[in-house]
Amino acid sequence: MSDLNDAHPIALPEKPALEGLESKWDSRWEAEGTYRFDRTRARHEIYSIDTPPPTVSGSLHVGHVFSYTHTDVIARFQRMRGKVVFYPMGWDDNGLPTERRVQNYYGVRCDPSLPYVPEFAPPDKPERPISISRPNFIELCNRLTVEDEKVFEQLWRHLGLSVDWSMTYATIDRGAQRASQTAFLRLLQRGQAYQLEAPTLWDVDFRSAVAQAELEDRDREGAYHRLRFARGPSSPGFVEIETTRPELIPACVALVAHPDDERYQPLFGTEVITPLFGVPVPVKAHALADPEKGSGIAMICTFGDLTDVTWWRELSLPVRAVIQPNGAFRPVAWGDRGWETTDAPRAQAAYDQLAGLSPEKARSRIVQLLRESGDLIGDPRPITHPVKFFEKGDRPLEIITSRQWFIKTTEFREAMLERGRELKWHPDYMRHRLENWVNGLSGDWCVSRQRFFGVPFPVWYPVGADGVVDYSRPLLPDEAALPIDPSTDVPTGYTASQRDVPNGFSGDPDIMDTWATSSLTPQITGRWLDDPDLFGRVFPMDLRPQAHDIIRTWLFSTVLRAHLEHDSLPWSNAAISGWVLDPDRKKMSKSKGNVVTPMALLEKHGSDGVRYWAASGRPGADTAFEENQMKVGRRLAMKLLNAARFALGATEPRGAIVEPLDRGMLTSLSALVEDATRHLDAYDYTRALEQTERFFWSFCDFYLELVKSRRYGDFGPEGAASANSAMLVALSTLLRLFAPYLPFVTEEVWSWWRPGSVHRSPWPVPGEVVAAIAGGDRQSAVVMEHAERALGDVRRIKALQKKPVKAVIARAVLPMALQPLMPAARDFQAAAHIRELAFEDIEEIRLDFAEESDAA
RNA sequence: GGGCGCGUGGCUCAGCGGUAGAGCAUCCGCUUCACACGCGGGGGGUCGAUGGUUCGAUUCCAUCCGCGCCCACCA
Repeated sequence: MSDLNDAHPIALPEKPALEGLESKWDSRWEAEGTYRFDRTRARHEIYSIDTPPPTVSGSLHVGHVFSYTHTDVIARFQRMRGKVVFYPMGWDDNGLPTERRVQNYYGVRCDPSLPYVPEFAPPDKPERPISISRPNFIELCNRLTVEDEKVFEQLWRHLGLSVDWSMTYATIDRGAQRASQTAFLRLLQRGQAYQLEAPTLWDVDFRSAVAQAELEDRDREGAYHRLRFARGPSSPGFVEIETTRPELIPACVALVAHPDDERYQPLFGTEVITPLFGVPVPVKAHALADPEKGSGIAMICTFGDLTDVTWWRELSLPVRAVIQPNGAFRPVAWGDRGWETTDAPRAQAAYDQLAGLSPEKARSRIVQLLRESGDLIGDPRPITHPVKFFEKGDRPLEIITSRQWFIKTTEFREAMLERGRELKWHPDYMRHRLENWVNGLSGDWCVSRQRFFGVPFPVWYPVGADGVVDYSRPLLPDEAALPIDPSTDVPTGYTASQRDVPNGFSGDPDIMDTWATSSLTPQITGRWLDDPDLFGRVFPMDLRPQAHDIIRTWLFSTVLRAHLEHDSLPWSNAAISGWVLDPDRKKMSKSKGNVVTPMALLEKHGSDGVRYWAASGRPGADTAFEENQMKVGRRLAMKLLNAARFALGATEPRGAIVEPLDRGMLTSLSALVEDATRHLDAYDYTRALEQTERFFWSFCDFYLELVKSRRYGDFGPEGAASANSAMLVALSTLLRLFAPYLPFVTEEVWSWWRPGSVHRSPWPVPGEVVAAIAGGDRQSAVVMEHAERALGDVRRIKALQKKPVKAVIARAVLPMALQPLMPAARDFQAAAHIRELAFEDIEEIRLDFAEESDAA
């Protein structure tokens, strides 16, 4: 491997320092192409990484630095093991956050119905937002994100990510759009994507459908309202139900109770009358109704929650929708030409007070009406209950019937579970998150969004002579034409003038869910369609690094897409990183105002120091933000500089490694190499670092101190030669073991005496470390162990007696148990400043101090 | 309600069947020829609780308590 007997010039700095190493080495690495990917290599020589693209419209925070460092450690390790590492960087600029930022920054709004304007330039300061076409809007998004991406790249470089910066991608770029649209068309051809008009979870502020994966529950104040429904004419009296959403009474289509509930069995098959609106609705039986909840009988509305949707579907009930896409109650006409009721004027009068209101306002209004009519029994009972929200939204989700695109998921449940078992998880227990999610899937994946900045669906529809759009016969482009934007491009056989007119065509107005694109990152980075040769060399990839909170979204959807498109896993390993927790054990996030600027941290502690802290967070473990750990990392880096300066201060003479301490040190170093390699292979970078670090400190505190005197030539040239030769092997090995964690300081030291980059040198193997001592020397390892223990004992006694470290001991008597150190007695006596050494059958060490302290 | 993870010295964390470890903090000492961005040393814990298995448990099993996260059809 590295031949340390080469004559090489050694250039030691007078006073080594960490300052400035980041920019020095970043530019050197860039100039020398240190991390350049070599695409001529075969698949088995390549280690490919499906890098998560950070959202560029936000800012990088400590959590990014943390998890990206983990990936970089793995990447550097694999590179040194001889793999060509495919390590691109992506930017997630697709989606809502960018859309909002561009709207504010340029003062524009997107209107997909407008035609593209070439050479469009946004006005300097528009008085009001101007409307522009979707392609123009996307151009502006691209323009702005380019600026954001520069800032990101600068930070990543400063942190020392060994990314090949000639390979970057963006989730809205042409390649991403082409991959997304092509994959979508193929899903469609295979019958794995479909379009459906159905009740869908809907955010009333974004005015878009959202997917199950984007939901979160939030606890909200609410109240149970006990209401009475009049029984039909045949059996006078009332039925009482409880609801948290009384405003949906006009949307009520039935009552439901459990089939075994004897209280309500007599009512099944009969009709009751809704309060205020006088609508006769049937009483139904369904097993989902819980006799324990409320009064045991519930009202079914279209639609108050997902259970309503189930009941509505399974009981074949009609639709009475009252909430519009913007969340307001829509106008409804009761009576002869409108909705069914027994009392049209009364129903209309009641409803008129709700029309146009938000659900929240409608609720308080209807409670008043119910009180007045006497249909509210008692006072509402306040409760706190979980309510579904879009994770980025501010108001509770509604369920709106609309036409949406879906990708089939539920019929692949078993396949997904099997893929989850096939995937190697780090840590393994994260697999449960995926299983949990897959088992809880309640419907197919809704992938269409009624937004603008995203990948459009590559679909048009014919418009009939009557002007009605025929969704059942979509017009599809050729794959070769992709990507297209149906809001400006024209389907084959039509002209632009036929857009949205009878006998013409109409473009699908929607864009894809951001995860519908992100789920193809392996295909996008591997240039699936544009460069099949490259794709074959990197896919399926080796590693997906990501955080645990997006297992249900990013990880799940990527596995699904690869399964459907390639019948394989997208990667063989998933390394799940935890979060960075602030001192209050909460996730660090911008909204909590506790985020520290990453660049400031890197400058304060040095990138190596910060990386050291990051690497102390085990895979999957949430980790405390600890500046102390960064200081420790920085200290370690300093120690490396100084230890190296010592080792390289005098490298001659050199020769056979014959001294027991030198042989013992190398023997345990080779064991360390074996352990560290095993742990890194298993993605346990933390343990590998811990062990390397422990060895290194002991190496400095004991080994270097013990051999110092001999190394300076006090016992002749052979002894010095043995020490020098051993130290060079140790330094070379330790630098390489630390290189994935502390890329800057290790490269700096490497440059003092070795050619090339430490990051391109081969990872050490146990055999090379002990090559010069015939494969290891256990006996000498025992000698070293006893010498270290004895030196520790002497130090303790000196410290307790408050003697200087250099205090000379005229005679030392050691317990017989330490006698195995004898082969290294010379080194030991020199390090401990002992003139005469003896062993007796005693428990405690005995020291007779000499008068002078500097006679050594 | 289900699942997962975690509870070890003041703090951050290792250990995981054989009478407790590290770093930081704290205290004491040292201008030692690689390093004062340093070196050496001391003190400090009945390993969340209770049972069980075992010759022996912080380590295995069960139950419970606390913290966190994920998931759930939440009228």
